[in-house]
Amino acid sequence: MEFDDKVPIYYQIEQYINREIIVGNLAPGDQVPAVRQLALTLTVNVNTIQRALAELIRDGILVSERGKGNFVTTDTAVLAQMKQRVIEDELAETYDHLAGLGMAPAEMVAALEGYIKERKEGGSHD
Amino acid sequence: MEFDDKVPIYYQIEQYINREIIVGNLAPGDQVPAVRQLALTLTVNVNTIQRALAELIRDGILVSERGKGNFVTTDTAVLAQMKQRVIEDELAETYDHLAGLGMAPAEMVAALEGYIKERKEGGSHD
DNA sequence: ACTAGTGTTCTAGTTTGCTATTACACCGCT
DNA sequence: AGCGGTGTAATAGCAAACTAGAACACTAGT
Repeated sequence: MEFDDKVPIYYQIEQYINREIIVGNLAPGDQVPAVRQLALTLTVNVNTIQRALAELIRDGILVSERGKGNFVTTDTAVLAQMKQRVIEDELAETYDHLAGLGMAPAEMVAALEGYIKERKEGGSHD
Repeated sequence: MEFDDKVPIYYQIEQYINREIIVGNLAPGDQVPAVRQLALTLTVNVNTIQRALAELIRDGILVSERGKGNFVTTDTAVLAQMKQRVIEDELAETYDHLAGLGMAPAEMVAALEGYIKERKEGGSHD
């Protein structure tokens, strides 16, 4: 996995797990890959995995069972809330950044539409 | 100024200066506040300011004149390019994050519109 | 010359994120 | 009891980001 070296890896892993849950690659009750396995596939240290999971466990997204593994909570309310929070945070960040650039809300939407269009046509985006 | 402790301060200052230029608070040829002054107003060390400015100077956004100050370049082409890059980077980041959440382009636009609407009505957003 | 304002550089020290490695604790199966 | 899977914890070491503080270099005005 590729990491942005401007933000802590443990934080990016948190978001990664959240995404896997939201997209459905990890369903409620599913076991998360073992910490040592995650460390291998993400090519980071076990401690870093642990740190990321610790936050998710604290938030109730994951449930840890010693000797067995880490599992996605079956509390769908918590998961739904997480999903909403993740999306809203993303939109809020975009909004704030663009507003900081002096853009009006309508312009933001137009800019995003334009970007999507460009991206479809040009295709020359990384 | 408030900083996100998840990303390096010097990087956030870079973006801050870029924003000041884009919005027009800093016009081409304008002198940027003195490094010691910036350090005070942003409550950060001079070295950190220096590091942020160094990158902007390297990119040609700012021009440094020893003994006089740092100035916004008068090369409007460079500034225009910077503005475009900043905006595009922002949109690209949003796009990638939302795509990673399984969202289709049309949904992204809808989500942003929805967020803006919520924000206008509710008003209870930090 | 002096002074005040500016950018520049350097050293030392702290904190944080990450790695490597080891050890420990628990579960389930045989 | 033993073994192999799992999570958990602790130590030590490294590098990056930031701070504090001092010193240096240049410019402009007196």
